[in-house]
Amino acid sequence: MATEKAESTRAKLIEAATGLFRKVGFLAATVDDVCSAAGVSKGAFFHHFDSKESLAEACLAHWCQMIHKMESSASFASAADPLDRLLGAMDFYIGVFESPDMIKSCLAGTTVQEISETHPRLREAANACFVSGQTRFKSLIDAATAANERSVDSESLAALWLATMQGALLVYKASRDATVIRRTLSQIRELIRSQVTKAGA
Amino acid sequence: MATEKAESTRAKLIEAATGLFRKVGFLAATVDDVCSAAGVSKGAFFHHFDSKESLAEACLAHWCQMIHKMESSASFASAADPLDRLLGAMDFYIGVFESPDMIKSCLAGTTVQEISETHPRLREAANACFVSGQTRFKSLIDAATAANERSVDSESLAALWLATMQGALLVYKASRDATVIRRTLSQIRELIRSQVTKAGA
DNA sequence: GGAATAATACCGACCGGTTGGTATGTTGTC
DNA sequence: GACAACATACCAACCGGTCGGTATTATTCC
Repeated sequence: MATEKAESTRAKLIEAATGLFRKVGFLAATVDDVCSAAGVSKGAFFHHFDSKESLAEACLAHWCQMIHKMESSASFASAADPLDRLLGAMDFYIGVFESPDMIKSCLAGTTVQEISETHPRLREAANACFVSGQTRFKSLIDAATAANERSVDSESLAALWLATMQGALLVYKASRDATVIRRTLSQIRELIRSQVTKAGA
Repeated sequence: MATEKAESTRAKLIEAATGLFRKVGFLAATVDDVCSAAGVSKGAFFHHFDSKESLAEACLAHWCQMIHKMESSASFASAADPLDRLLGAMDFYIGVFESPDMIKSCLAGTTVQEISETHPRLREAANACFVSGQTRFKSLIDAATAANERSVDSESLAALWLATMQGALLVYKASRDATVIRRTLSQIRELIRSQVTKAGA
C-alpha cells in the first residue's frame, strides 16, 4: 500500500514535532527543525500539512488520543474498586514524571501559553485536550464518591488536579527541581483522597 | 536632568514590553512592537538594552520588585494577626484576578515556558521571581503556624500555592473561563487554612 | 496482461517578508 | 567639544511557504 508509507511519514512528522514542541515550544521549533528531526524533506512536510499551525493542530489531536490510550491501558484502569482507580490514576501521574528521561512537559500546556492570543484554532485544540483529560478525571472522582456515599464538587477538584499538574510542570521548567512535581501533586492527591473518603456532610 | 528623561524611556520600554510579553509572549512580541507600544524609536531601544533578551531580563527583575512592593503595600500586609496576613494574602491574589481588565498572566510564568531550554539567563531570572515570591509566602505560613503552635511543611505548601496559581493562569488561557482561577485557588486556600489552624499532630 | 493515464508522495532550490541588530547622523547638555 | 540620548536608514540571516519537477503507485481502457 502506498498509503502506509505516506501514513508513516505523516506519523513521523507528528512524532518529531510533538517532541520538539514539548522541548522548545511551538514558535522556537522551525519547520526545518521538524523536518530534519523526522528525516523528511520540506516538500513532504507541506504535502501532508498546509501550514506549521495545522501540523500543531494534528499534534494536539494526536496528543489527546495518546493520553487517553495511555490512561486506558495503565494498570490502575483495571482496578476493581473505584477509589483504587482514582488513587491509582493520581499515583500514575505522580510516578510517570519520576523517570529522568521522561520529558517533563505537556504539549497542550506548553503550546497554549505561546499562542493563546494569536492562534485561536490551536488554543481551542489545546483546550480540548484539557477538557478531555479533566472530564475523565472527574468521572474517576464521581465513581469514587458514589461508592463512598460522599458528594464533592468533582468538577472543581478535577480542575484543581489539572491546574496543579500544569503548574508543577511550569515550575519545574524554571527550577529544574524534579521533586516539585511529586511534592505538589502528592498534596493534591491527599486533598482529594480525604474529600472522597472522609466521613461527614 | 537628562538622566530623568533617559530613565523614563527606559521605564517606558520595560513597561510596554512587560505588557506585551504577558499578552503574547516573549517570542511573539517583536522589538518593533515593543518600540511602538512604548512610543520610542528603535535607536533608543538599543541604546538602553543591548538585546531583546537583556530587555526581558530587566523586565523580569522589575516584575519581581513590583510584585514585592504590591504585596508590601496591600492591606493584608498590615494585619496584626499572622493568620489574617496569610489568609489575606491568598484572598488578595484570588481577588486581583477577578477584575476583567486585569491581564491574567504572570510574566515569569509566561516567559519561562518559551525559553527554558534556549535562554538560560532568562530561565534563571524567571526562577528568581518564583523563588522570591515563594519565600515570602513561606514566611507567611511559618508565622501563622508559629502563632497557632502548629508545624507544617511550609516549603511544600508554598510551592503548591505557586504551582497552582501558575497552573490556573495557564488553564485560563486555554479555556478563557475566569472562574477557574478563583475556584482552584480557593481550594488551596482552604487546604492551607486547615493545615495551619486545625488541631492535631 | 499491459500500455496509457492519472493521482499521490516526495524533493529541494528558491522567494519574499520579517526580525534582531547595526551604522551613521543629529541634538541637547554639561 | 565631549558625551549621553536619541533618530533613521539599512542589513544580513532566518523562516514559513511556494514551485517546478520527479518517482512511484493506482486506475482506466483495450
